[in-house]
Amino acid sequence: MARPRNAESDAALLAAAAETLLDHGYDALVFDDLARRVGVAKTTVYRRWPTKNHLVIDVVASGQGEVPVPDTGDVDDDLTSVALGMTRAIAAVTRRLAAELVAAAASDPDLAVRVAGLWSPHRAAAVAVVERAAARRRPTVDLDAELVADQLVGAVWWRLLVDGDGLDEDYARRLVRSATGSAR
Amino acid sequence: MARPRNAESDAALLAAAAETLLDHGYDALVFDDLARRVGVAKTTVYRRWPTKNHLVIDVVASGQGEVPVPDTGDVDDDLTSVALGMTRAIAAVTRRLAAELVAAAASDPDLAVRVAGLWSPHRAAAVAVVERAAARRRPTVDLDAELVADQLVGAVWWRLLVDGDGLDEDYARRLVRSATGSAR
Amino acid sequence: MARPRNAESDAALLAAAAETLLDHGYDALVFDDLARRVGVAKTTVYRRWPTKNHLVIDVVASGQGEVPVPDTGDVDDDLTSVALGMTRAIAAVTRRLAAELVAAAASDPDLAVRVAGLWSPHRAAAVAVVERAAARRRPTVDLDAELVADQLVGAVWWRLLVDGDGLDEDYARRLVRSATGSAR
Amino acid sequence: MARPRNAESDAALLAAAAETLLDHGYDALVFDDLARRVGVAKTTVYRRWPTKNHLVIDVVASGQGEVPVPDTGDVDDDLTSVALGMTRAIAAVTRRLAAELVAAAASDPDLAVRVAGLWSPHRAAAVAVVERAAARRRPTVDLDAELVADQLVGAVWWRLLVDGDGLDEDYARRLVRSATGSAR
DNA sequence: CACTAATCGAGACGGTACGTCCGGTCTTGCC
DNA sequence: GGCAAGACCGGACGTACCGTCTCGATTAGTG
Repeated sequence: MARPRNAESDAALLAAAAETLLDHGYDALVFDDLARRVGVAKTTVYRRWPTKNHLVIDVVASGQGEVPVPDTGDVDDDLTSVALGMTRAIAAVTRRLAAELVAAAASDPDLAVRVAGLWSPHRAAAVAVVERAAARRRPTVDLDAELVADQLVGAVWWRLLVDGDGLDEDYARRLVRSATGSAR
Repeated sequence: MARPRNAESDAALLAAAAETLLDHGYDALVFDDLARRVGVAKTTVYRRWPTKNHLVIDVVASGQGEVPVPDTGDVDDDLTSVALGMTRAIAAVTRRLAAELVAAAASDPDLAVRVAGLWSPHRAAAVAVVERAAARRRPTVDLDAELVADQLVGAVWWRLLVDGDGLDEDYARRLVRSATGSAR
Repeated sequence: MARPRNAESDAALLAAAAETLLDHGYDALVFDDLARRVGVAKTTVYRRWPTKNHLVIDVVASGQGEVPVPDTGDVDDDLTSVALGMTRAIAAVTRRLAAELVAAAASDPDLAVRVAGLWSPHRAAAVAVVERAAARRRPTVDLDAELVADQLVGAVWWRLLVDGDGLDEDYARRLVRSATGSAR
Repeated sequence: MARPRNAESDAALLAAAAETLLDHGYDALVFDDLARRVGVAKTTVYRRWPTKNHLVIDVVASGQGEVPVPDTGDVDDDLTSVALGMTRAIAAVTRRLAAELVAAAASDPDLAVRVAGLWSPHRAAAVAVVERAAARRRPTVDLDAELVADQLVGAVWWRLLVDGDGLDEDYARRLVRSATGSAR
């Protein structure tokens, strides 16, 4: 009955927003500029995303693929994969942006849910890996999957965002060995 | 040789900023208001802190005490203390503010240093605890202190800021046990 | 096609500006106050007049009526009218403001045009009076209208703004007699 | 008894102020910059000139020589000299600055006196020329010196500052002839 | 030779206007 | 109803100037 929204605008806006966001950060994304650059009215943007944060989330989410649950048969290898996957995911989004999202989430419950949905899959993958291992080997390995997952993703997050130290494959592997107790 | 800055203004501004910041959050802190409330010219505020973030950091830093390195003789107890201490430190500053600081740090190297100085002491305490234990018991426990510390503070940070789940004493204890391998 | 500017705001702003300007002078006209008084956002004011001077010019121009070309049949009487009319026009705008406009014009060609348009009509009236007289009486009076006009308006301007001495009807009359040579 | 002021500072400040003033105008003259450029404390400047306007006046005055009263024996020639001298005096100071001074004078009586002292000598010279002529030729020429002077300097001022048209020797001569009635 | 009083450099300070920037809402007229 | 265009509100931001002030360090001349 009514005129449908222009789907091309959606795509173009997302693309343009992504570019600005990743290259120049949260503050550099300005609805007014965005609209002008895409050749669209500001109202058209606001009709789709009621708030800057909503747009940002969409951008970020659309850039994140599924988080796979690796299964090589070796728990340590799988967890290392998860850690490195998360590292890549953050890198894809920029250290700055990842932090900005968490900050924004802290004052907007609506956003919090969506931001959590962005990073929790990585933790979920870690949990899945550990639980699957536990399920396979009858003799329980006695690892609390939730705790191990927290330690893993927490350490990754910390090094990337709080400390600022990087995180390479070697560190990831050692981290996993320490967390699972394989080292002992 | 020149007229010295008014130290009272420093204190009054910091105090007023702290109050606003913790009670009403980052956005509520407005230089203009702050100056008026303290009875000082806006320029006087800008002379001390070129940016809101600089002021916020100062406020936060001045509100953080030393991070103690507990020593009960029991590594797990000590690490649990560290975790809970960090939790309190973040709470004292507000979840939102802690996240905002990390975000701001991501785009300002100058700030990054100061923000790191805010949280790294907790990690350092964890490292110290583990290393001390290793030094005492000759039969090496074979724990990589750095890794354990990362897992610990990382998990705390994650639960408080990324996940948004809380963190109580019970969780902290279980986390430590998992990280040090005491569970096994 | 887009939302039109609110014409009422234009009028209200001009009126309020005029009041402030004439009662309290150039410096007292502050965009922020003006906006607040009219109940309009500051941006709305800046959208209309990019600069204080632009606004002032508009105010002044809107307060200046047509400059009539008097025609009593007597050249001296007519010129005296022109001189007194100009005096009133300056008084209506304040000595200070008139001078400030000329000063501002000296560094902004855009403004210069508009300021010139404010005062030149008086000179034009003088020119018209003299030329009309010349056209009527065949026996040429041999007065250069342009020169006479310059002398007239120049003298008026000088006494009002540079010297600061006033200018009454008697002086105006004597001035005209001297300029037209009626005295001789 | 007390330490005397440094005379070199006076000179250096005046020179530097003059340069800025003539090249970039009234607003470009900033005490803070001036002091830094000359290598002097701001207080040193304020000790000499309590206000920006006071300094400006000094600069302008120091750049103006005596206004001579020409005496070639021919009134018209002499008056033309006066007009051209005034033109040069204004040019030496910049059209903008001359206007700005008059504007500033309009809101500061103290300044008004000094600004008047800047330009009135030209008018005085014109008066002197005419009166001297009247005194010489017994058969009174019947010119009101004051009026003639007003017409002359007024016209010059008008063309230079209000109209913006220039003023060359030819115009000056014609102006004088018209004002003295020599044309008739 | 000490004392006194003004000068000087440096820069903090109060006060205030400026013009800009953004987020988000609203209005108008066309499709 | 979607859309382009852009006006509008509200409010923070950081900068700029003016003129005053407070330090501590120099200078003269005076007693």
